[in-house]
This record gives sequence, structure tokens and C-alpha cells, in this order.
Amino acid sequence: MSSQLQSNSHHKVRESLRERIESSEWKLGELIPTEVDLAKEYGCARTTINRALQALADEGILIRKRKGGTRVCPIPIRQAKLSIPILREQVEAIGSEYSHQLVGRKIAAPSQSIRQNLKIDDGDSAFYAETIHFADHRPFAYEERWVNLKTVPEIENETDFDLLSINEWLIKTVPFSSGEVSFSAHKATERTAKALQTDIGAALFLVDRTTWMNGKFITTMKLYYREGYRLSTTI
Amino acid sequence: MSSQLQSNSHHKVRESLRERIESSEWKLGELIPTEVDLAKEYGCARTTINRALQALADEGILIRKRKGGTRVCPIPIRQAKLSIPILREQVEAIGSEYSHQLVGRKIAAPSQSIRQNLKIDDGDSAFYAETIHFADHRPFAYEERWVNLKTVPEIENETDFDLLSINEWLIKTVPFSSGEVSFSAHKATERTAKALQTDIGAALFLVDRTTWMNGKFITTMKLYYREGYRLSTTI
DNA sequence: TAGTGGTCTAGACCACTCA
DNA sequence: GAGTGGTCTAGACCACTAT
Repeated sequence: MSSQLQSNSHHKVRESLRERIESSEWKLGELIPTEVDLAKEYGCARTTINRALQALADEGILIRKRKGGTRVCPIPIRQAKLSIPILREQVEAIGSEYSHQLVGRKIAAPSQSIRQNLKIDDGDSAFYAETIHFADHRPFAYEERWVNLKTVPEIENETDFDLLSINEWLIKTVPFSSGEVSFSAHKATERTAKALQTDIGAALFLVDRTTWMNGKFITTMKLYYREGYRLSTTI
Repeated sequence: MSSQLQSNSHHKVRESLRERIESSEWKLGELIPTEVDLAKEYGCARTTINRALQALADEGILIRKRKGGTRVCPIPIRQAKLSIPILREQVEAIGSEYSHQLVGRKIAAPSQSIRQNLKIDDGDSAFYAETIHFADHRPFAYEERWVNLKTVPEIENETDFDLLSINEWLIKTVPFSSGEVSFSAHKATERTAKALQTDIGAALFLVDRTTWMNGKFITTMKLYYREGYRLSTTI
């Protein structure tokens, strides 16, 4: 124990190990040395090696098993971590002015697929709203949203969605919900094309999202982005 | 110290804290107790609390600063972790039979935007290939790929892309590269529609990906998925 | 059953940054 | 300057599982 590693050692160890993996010092599926051995090699505590290895396992680069040891992942699956910001942030991040407009709002009985998403019964009604989001007063995204009145009844009395969009209001109200998202491509229909001021048949990027908290379903929405929108990240 | 927490304590502490955050015990942007205080409250070592808090900070739920303390993230940004599997796995995961067909292959000088992606000079040539990926013999995705011959020269002599698609071959050859991905929607052109046996103008899901290793650019590709494809994850 | 990773602890020192 | 999180260590015991 000794010498060259003093601070941030587990980061350094992790990067060192990453390089050794990337350089194919250990091949796909191959066993790498045990924690104890690596600790000796790097001259640090086993805990430090453990943290580094766990981080790499989290990234999907290593597979670890008690008694089985640690292996380089035989099927490297790329993990992309993508953050889904609020639309306002997204628009303001590109230096544009954000605004939005509520174009429809009602209490109604949703279709069966929506009822399934929100786990509500046949005949139950829910809150529905359509919002157009603008960047510099040009349509940017179009949102269709259903909100479960059983979990968020107070939305019925919320009249002022001028300052805060429904999404922002929900985030303040039920901040840390979990959810499911899916991305797909969608041909603009008459309705979506009109809302986004684009052509029928345009290829829109569609984000479909359902949100719940403590097992109670809160909201489900479809968000159609204008042509040209890209969702980017690194892997 | 004592009593009820023995195993996996940092997981349990993490989930307990997560619930307290989700239930708004601490509001958005609010300071939560220090590690020392939480350690007292939970009756465990500070290290254990530290691991739990770091994990929540990694998820973007907490923001931590030395001396500043730990706060609930004031702007909850959803973090989706999505894994991008190899096409073969993707197809086989839904119980279909995977196959692929190389429909074009050449060494040529790419367009300027591709040259930029691969950081190669004007006039330099690169390896190009088009592949159609099938699920149960029906077109599933269409791939246009450029490979940098300066970093992966051996691909020029690789003749057999029947068993292994180019993607799989690259993963075996340069397993743990990093990269940039973007997702968007794209109207099918004559070329892409023909490859995917669909209609011109169909809304295709497009994955654009550029990959490098140790600062050397390896490959850039566009992958067009058939209509109906969805990329899903949880947040 | 033995070997590996998973976790906890108590204490220590450091790095940052707020007031 | 003082309070907070970031990290390291050495040792311990436990949980899992390959052999």
C-alpha cells in the first residue's frame, strides 16, 4: 500500500479497468481476476476495487456472480441513459422562447386502451386535455393527455393552465412518479398535422408515456413532435 | 446501532428514502438531513447512508454538494435507461427467427456529412454496406453503414457476412466502444420503402448512431425500422 | 464445502464551498 | 473557518453457488 494512488482511487481504478476491458486484455465472456487479487495489484483496499467493479457491472460491462467470479459481459448491450426533460426546459435549452396553449379540455369517458393504461373501470370518466407547445411561437409538439381523476381529483378545479402547462402542474403535484415511455414514428393525421401546422402524412416522432405513483395510475399521454425533432444521447 | 437492519441495508435505506421523497416528506429543492443525522436515525454507519444517497443522486433524484448538503432535485428530470440490443437479440426476444441480407457493399468516398462523422479527410474512401434485417423472413429494419477503414482495415478482407451481420462482426472486433445515438422519425423514401417492403411516405423510426473507441472513429450507421416499431423503457 | 462477491462498520482524512 | 459530502482502509461476517 503505498505510493501512487491517493485520491479518487475508485474512479481511477474503474477507468483503468475499463481501458483494460476495451483493449481486450480480457476477452468477451472471460473471467477477470478476483477482487482480492486486483486489490493487491492496485495496492488498495478490496472495498475500493469492489466499488469500481460494481460500477462497471451497473453499466453492463461486467457480469458478477458470487463464487463464479467476475466476467466481461459476453453480449455487450449498449446502455443509453437518456433524460426526458420538461418541454419548457427543452425549448429554452435551444435558446427559444417557450409558450403553450390549451386547445381542449373536458371530462369524458376515455377509450378502452386509455382505460387500461389508467386502470380505471368501464364508464368511469377522466380528465382530458390537448396542449400545443411552441418554440418561438411556432408549434413544436402536440400533447394529448388523460389524467386519472381518482388519483388526482384536484385537477378538476385547477383552472389556470396558462402559466404552468399541465405537465408542469403535475410535476409539482406528484413529483417523483415512475412510468413507462415508448418512442415510435407516426404519420401525421389531419388532427395532428393541423395542430403542428404541418402536412398530413409528415413523419412525427411520438413519445407515449404512462405515469404512476405507489401503484396508482396518474396520467397517460401522447406527445407528437414536429418533423425534424431528434432525441439524442451518448452510449 | 443495533436491532432491525442487518442485510442489504443500503438498499433498504435507499428505498426508504425514496419513499420519503416520493411522499413529499421533503419538498422539491428542500434540504434533507445530513449523512450523520440519517445514520443516527437509521442506526447504521455513515458509509451505508452515503451509498444510498449517492445512488439516489445518480438517479437524478437528489443533488448533493459538499457543505451545501443534500437536496431533493428541484427540477425532476426523468432519466430513462434504455438498452440497445443487437438486432438479432431484439428479433429473437420476440420469438421470431432472425436473418439478414447484405444488399450492397462497396469501398467509396462518402458524402461530406459522413466524412465528418468518421473524421476522415476529403477524398479518403470508406467501407459501405446496406443490410436488410428480417424477422421471420419479413423485413424488420434496414441498415446503411459506413466503416472507417483507417481504424478497422481488416473489414475489407472480411468476405463472409452471412452468419454474422456487420454489426455483430464489429461487436466481436471492437466490443466496448462508445458512441452517440439519436432517434427520430423519417418518411420512407423510394429506397427505404423498397428495402422494407412498405409504402413510400410511411413513418419510419430512425436510429442514427456513430461509434468510436479511444478517440478513433469506427462506424456510423442509419437504421430504419418498419412502421409500428416501438422503443420502450421505464422511467 | 470452499471460494467468490455483497455488505457493514468505525474511524480517519480530505475537498469543497458556504457564510 | 467550519460543516458537509467524498473517499479510503482494515477487518469482519454473510450469501450465494460452482465444483
